[in-house]
Amino acid sequence: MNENLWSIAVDAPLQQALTYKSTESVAHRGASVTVPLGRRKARGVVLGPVENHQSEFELKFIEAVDDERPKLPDEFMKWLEWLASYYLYPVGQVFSGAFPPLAKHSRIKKTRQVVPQLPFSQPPELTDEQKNALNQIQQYDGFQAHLVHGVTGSGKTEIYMHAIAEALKTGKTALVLVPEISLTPQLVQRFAARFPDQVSVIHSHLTEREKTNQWWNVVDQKTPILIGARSALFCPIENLGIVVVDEEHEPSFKQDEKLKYHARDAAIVRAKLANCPILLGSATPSLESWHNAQIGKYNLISLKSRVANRKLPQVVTVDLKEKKDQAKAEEHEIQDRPFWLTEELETSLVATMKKGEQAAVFLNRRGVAQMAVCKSCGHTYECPNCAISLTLHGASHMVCHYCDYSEPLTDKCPACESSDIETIGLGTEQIENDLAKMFPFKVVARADRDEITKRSDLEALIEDMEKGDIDILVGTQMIAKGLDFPKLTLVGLALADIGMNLPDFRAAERSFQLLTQVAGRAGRHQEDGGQVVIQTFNPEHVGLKASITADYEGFAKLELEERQALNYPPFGKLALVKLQAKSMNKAEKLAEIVKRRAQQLKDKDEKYQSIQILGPCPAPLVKIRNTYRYQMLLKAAVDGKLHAFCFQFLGDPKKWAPSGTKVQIDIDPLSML
DNA sequence: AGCACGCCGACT
DNA sequence: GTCGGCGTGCTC
Repeated sequence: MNENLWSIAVDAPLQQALTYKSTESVAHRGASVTVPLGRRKARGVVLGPVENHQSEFELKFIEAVDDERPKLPDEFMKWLEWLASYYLYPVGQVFSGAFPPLAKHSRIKKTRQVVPQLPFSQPPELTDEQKNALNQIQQYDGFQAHLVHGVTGSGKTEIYMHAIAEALKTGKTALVLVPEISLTPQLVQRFAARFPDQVSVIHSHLTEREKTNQWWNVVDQKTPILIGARSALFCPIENLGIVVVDEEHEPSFKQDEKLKYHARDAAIVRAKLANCPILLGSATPSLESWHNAQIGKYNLISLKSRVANRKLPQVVTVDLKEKKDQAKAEEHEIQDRPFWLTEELETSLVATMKKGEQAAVFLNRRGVAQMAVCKSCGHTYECPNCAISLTLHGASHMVCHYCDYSEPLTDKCPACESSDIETIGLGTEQIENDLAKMFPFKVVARADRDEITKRSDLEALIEDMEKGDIDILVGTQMIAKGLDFPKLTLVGLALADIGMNLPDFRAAERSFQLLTQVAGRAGRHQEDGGQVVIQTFNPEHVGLKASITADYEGFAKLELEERQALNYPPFGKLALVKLQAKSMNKAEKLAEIVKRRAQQLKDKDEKYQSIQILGPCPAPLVKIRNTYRYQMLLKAAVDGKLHAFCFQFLGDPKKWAPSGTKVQIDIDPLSML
């Protein structure tokens, strides 16, 4: 009897692949199989043959080879294997992400059209800059990353489409990644009209059936182009000829749960394995990508001019500190203006409304008020599950923004029964209410996570804005991304400070990107450009100042110097060890164990000398959903063996972490909060 | 992730 | 008595 042994990535949270026997020679690398696991069956993918296996386990037989699932291409499997080892995530669970949620439908049923069928639309004449960009891309052979740096409206999408057309000409396929929020029908339509019947789309708002059908469209090679959010990377598209990552700086490309991968970084590895070019596009590149372009690792393509000579908006900052002092000095008694609104923004709003144009006011915080406080005893309304104050929504609805717990805001303080309860802080809901009162004959709409939950909500809002049915749009930053409204001429930022001073080394970069993006919304199609009014307590903030003068390079230079001095990315590598337990006590104990393990490994091995172990200390939000969180940050130079250290230090947490605790690792964390 | 085992509370 | 809640442990 000829028994072969196979290494199989089984869909279970196991650090390693498992070994199974097979008598027949039907098993092969890339094949999907069903195997017995414990007292049940599990699915898995064959990684390859095992030469000599020794363990205490009695090996079991592969139960069946699953012919329904296509054999995964070798190059794609290498990418999945890289993901599992780089992000230290169970290999079987990485592999299970490479398949659609449902079985393939043999009978074709009528479903909603995911990609519209449109007649071919002729591409516009390219500008010299665009032609030059395409020439540059074509000068390289095989893998090469290109950073396409261009302001909004500089015609990046046109470059993508031409580069894709070139790849298609040679019989290759294309993968386009965009942030979920900018994957709007408009964007899909643009591609569908340029490449009729050649586009599939995958994103998280499709139904399971739609996702499955789109996945098979790609795998069966019915369409050579796949556009999608980060999860589209997991579609085993073959014969890849080009990868595009639009808005490459977007933090949403990093998945912050389960497999904590960065879609941009993973896409670069995908392109490398496919030996094809990758275009990274942004008006405000991440400092990582910018640095890579500076040191010549990426080819930098700069687009300086705006298409059709669209002008940059005129930007005004209003110093709220001065305003506050002034108000005090003059002892303003009654103001009919809401407390958050300055004279400058009010004047602009009135003028814009008079002209019949559209305005938008952004604030990066939902709700009516940030918190409620009893003025007599100081009692605050806190979430019982999370160590955080509740936010007021509507007239009396107190909500937790982390776990959605809610309770009514009572007339009397629950602690001292005083009725002197004050609400503090500002949210989008308050702005909406105030503006609706100020402009009773105008339509004020709000766009934040409370209002926009479904994809259809966003689409309806976009349509209303385009038709001009909305006069003033109030929203959080979700609406500032990737949207383009022709009649929007005024953008106000109620309080630019939120986020500027977060205890995160990327705070300045984030602020710069957000402010640039928000400002870019105004007057994109107007002859005379639009107007932007930024209200802030911090007019000197580097990110803010640089965004006003649109000085990306100046900002990047300053910020990179700072990063280098502190050994932060892109000059250093980071890994965040996340610890969880159901009581503070257990979390503290776990933190001690973890600290000791890390320290011991560092002391033991010379090559880990330069690794810095910071913490562990309680996470900025210690308690969320009734779990207590600690974290430990590991920092090293780029070649400081951080990855090997993490792998060794972590081992199999199940073997050493006390029961009832959880240890996770986030390689290249984007947020420390 | 599943799925079983096992140890406690509340119920026909 | 035993039904079922979910904490704990294991899977080639």
